Amino acid sequence: MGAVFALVDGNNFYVSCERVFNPHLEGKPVVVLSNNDGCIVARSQEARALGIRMGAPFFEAKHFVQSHGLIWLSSNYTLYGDMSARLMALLGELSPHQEIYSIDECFLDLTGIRSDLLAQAQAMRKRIKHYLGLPTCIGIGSSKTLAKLANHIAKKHPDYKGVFSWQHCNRLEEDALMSSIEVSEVWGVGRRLTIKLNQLGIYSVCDLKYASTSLIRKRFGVVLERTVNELNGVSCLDLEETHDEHLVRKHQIISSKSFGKPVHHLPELQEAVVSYISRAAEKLRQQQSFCSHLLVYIRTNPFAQHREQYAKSITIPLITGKDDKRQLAELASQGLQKIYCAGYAYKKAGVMLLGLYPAHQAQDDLFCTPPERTRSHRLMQLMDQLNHTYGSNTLRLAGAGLRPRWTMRSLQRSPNYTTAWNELAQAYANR
DNA sequence: TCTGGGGTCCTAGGACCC
DNA sequence: TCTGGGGTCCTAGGACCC
Repeated sequence: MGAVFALVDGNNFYVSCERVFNPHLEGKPVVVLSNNDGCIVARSQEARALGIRMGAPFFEAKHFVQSHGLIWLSSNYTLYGDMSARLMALLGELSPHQEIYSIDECFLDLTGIRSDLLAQAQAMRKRIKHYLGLPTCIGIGSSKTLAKLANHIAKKHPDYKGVFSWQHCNRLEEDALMSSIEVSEVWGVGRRLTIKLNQLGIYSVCDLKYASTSLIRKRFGVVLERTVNELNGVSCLDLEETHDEHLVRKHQIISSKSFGKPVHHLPELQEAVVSYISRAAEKLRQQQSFCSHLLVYIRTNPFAQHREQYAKSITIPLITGKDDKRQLAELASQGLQKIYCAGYAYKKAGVMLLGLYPAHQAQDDLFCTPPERTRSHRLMQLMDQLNHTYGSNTLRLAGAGLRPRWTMRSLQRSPNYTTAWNELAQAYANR
């Protein structure tokens, strides 16, 4: 018996999370914005119907607030993250093998489950709606790529009531359905590949499914070749299981943000970089890693084409791996001084921690005495603990600034209904 | 006025090794 | 005239994902 995968995801996830605690948002056009209230990152069905594009800058859609009662919200990742954890815990009950693919999506390995999968999937959707108030869709297929595509079909065609499985199609039905879907909908086929595939006469999912694998490999490499195989039901991508969130080690950690207002001077940029590196170092310790390289970058606003642009980055190798935010902040600050150029209006800065490896494999500096290391470790642990208990930034590096004016805009953020007792009551006020 | 943040994988090419 | 074969590691850049 071949493999069976399911892909489950939340419909308009961010908007749905907001609606759970604020029923007034139901039935209305709602969008959730990215950091700085810049771009549209989630749209309700009603907002889509207005023709609002995913990823579009908000100012392009702002007129709908007046004309169509469009409601906009700043993103509240604390809320979405917590709702996501609850969603994933429920879904984990469907199968012991689960890959959490993004904040609102997971793959499940259903291989070998004998009972009626469609019925089980429907029951799970109801359970999630009942327990969490979140609408979901489920796609089932014999490869991850097919499960993804099935999910897309479940979303587009209400007749399927939120669940679609390729297992209930014969080959003719399958091909007919695939012919009706554009190749760009396939997982792993983005904008550039779509253009190149179209030039070869490949327009629909079905065209890609029957394309020659050797040609695809020669022209596009092994990644797309795998996709073609997966469309043919040959599973090439395994589940990447994620039992314990803390054991999933990232290969790089990024912390970057656009500024609410342009920043001109070095001291302010330094505050930003120190605060970003602090955040990155926290993530680094959370996954019990050290980093061997550190990258700092700054840039002006690329959309302000009429102004002269400047963007520069610097990579700093660390002689010994580090996870102490004081040392990292010092190095990042020095790096920043090297790339800073006066006279520009900076819009964004960021740091990346690279060359990550498990902390227990760290090598000591010949000149660093063990007590120093222990002290550093204990201090960092204490800071992390305090910030966890009393809220992030309770104890922070002075270099991050006391009252920075560059912080991002977030004018319409909803309360943290599920993670802060003092904000919970607002859910009742909304009723 | 106003355009996000955080990741992954693969490939090509250069430096270096025996 | 004419200069091997096989390998590793690292980095930059490009493509994709949500």
